[in-house]
Order: sequence, then structure tokens, then C-alpha cells
Amino acid sequence: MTGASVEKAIQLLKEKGYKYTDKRQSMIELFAQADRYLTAKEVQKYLKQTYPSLSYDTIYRNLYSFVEMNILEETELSGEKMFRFSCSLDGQHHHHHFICTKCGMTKNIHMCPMDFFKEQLDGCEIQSHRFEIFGTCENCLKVS
Amino acid sequence: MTGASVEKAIQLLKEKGYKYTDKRQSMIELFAQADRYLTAKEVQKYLKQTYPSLSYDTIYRNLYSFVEMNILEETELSGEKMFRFSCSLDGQHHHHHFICTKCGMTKNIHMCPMDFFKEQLDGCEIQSHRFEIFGTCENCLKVS
DNA sequence: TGAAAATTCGTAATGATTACGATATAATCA
DNA sequence: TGATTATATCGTAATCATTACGAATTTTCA
Ligand SMILES: [Mn+2]
Ligand SMILES: [Mn+2]
Ligand SMILES: [Zn+2]
Ligand SMILES: [Zn+2]
Repeated sequence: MTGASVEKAIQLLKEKGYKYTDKRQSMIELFAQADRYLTAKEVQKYLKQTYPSLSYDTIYRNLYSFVEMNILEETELSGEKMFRFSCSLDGQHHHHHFICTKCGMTKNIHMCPMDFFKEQLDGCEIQSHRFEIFGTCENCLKVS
Repeated sequence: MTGASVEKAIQLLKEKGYKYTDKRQSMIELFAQADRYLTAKEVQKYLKQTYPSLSYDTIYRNLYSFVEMNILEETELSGEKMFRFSCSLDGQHHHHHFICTKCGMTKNIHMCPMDFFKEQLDGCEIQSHRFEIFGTCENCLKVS
């Protein structure tokens, strides 16, 4: 993840009138550096080192704000919400992901299934779609 | 949902050595009749009428057993697990769903995105995939 | 009908997420 | 820079879906 996208994230924060706090900075840097899906717990485990009194309220509120303003994207896996740095901040256009269920690492899928059927859903109002492939990545395969 | 698929579900139960209890019968009938995604809470709300002392332990244990033996299929929406009668019991081949976020009703999508990219994931081991379209169905659009 | 195994009940524990009043901090401007 | 004010964070409790488990019940099969 490039430094440019961290800049873009910070710019977004300020544009929308959010305050630029040290916790928010750290969260953005964490996601930019990790470049994979993280749970709220992983975020708190990591930031607890720097901010021992960090509250879950702060973590969740910021995670959701970040999703709101498109700094993060969100998914849900076995009952837990997971977040990653938004690919669109990197200038990439709409795509989907292979997600490693062991480490959260992703690979881009350059194909959106929404481009196909269209006519099959007359009368319904489409709000969103989800396409994800789950498995084990190369690295995790080696380790196990 | 046909009566034939209820029969198939019961047959599956017995084949696998599960006991055929009145709660299991009622759950299967409920899903066959509803023909849409239901939460554990909806299941218990409905069955509570017949079995006032029905336990969540029973509901979840049976839901998971049913998924295991392919009587039900499962998805996850805004932090809640949801279950529906398995389309494959009806003899339909692999497909995906449009899901109405208001009522849980589904429409079949006759297209699997896995048929396309293939070569994009060298080295990874694919375990599963998820493709779902969310929105509001015709009926719920009328009502609102 | 009776014994063995599986199932259910009643209830408590867990774990992620959400909520909220009190306190602290960032941004703005005199 | 110092005061002001809106926003953010902390500390902690509440909520809610899900899971767990010992005791009691029911199904199955001989
Ligand atoms: Mn991507
Ligand atoms: Mn279907
Ligand atoms: Zn898409
Ligand atoms: Zn598919």
C-alpha cells in the first residue's frame, strides 16, 4: 500500500470535518501497512502497545467512520467483521477478492459478476453485491 | 418447496443415523414452507408456539446438523446467521441468490462467477466462494 | 417393554459489538 | 498564545447472538 493512499485517507478525514487524532493516524497507518483484512481485536491488540488505554469504543467508532468515508472496506467472516484498506483509495477500480482464511491476505479478482445476468432480476431493487473466494494462500500453504 | 424435498430431508436424517424427532420434523417443515432465509430467532419464535419450552441449544444444534447434511444452506447478514432450505434438495444444480434484505426471499441467479477467471489464482487453494446480490424484492417494494 | 444412545431442556457462560456519562483533546479564533 | 467549543476518547456496563453443559427426556431397536 502506497504512502500516497495514506495521504489520501488523511485528506478525506479532514475534508469531512473529522479531527485528525493520533489514534486515527495509527489506525490508518496500520491498515496501510498490513494490506490485508484485520479484525477489531487485531487492531486493538496492535495499538494497545502504543496506547495501553485504548478503548473498543474508539476502535469501532473509527472503523465504522472509515468505512463510511471509504477509507476502509468491510467484510464478515465466521461471525466477525473484518476490515482492510480500501483498494479504491489506491486508484483501483471496482473489483473483488480472494481472501486467505488463515492470514487475511487478499488477491484481486479482475471480474465482477454483476456485468452478466442483468435481466434476471426484473422488479427488484439491487442495493449491493458480494463476491468473495475463500481459501489458503501460497504462503500459508507452505507453512502448514 | 415440494413435498418431495421434505421426504428427501427426512431420508437424509435417517441415513446418517440421526433420530427423527418432532422438533426436527417441525423445523424441516418450517423451512420447506417458508422457502426463504430465516434467522435462529425467527425459527424459535415460530416453533415456540408449538413447543413453548424449546431451547436455543436445540435450535442451533439442529440448524448446524442440517447444514452439515445439506438439508439447509447458510449465509450471514449484518452479523446474523441465516438459513434456508437447500436448493440442491430440490434437484437444482449449483447456483447463487438474490436475497431481499427486508423479507429474506430469494431469486436464483443462474450464473456462477467461478466459471470465469480460474488462472488468476495460481498457487492458492480455493475452499469456497460466496456470491450474493442484496436488495429489495418486488413485494417489499410495493409495501414500502 | 426395557436398555442404550441420542436429544432436549433449563440455564449459565462467552465473545463480539454497542452504549453512555465523564474526561480529554484538536481545531479555531481573538 | 490562551480561551472556547465541538469532537473524540476512556472506562465501564449493557446487549445480543451464539455456545456450553449437566440433568431429564425421548427415540430406536431388540
Ligand atoms: Mn483489491
Ligand atoms: Mn435457489
Ligand atoms: Zn462487483
Ligand atoms: Zn458458485
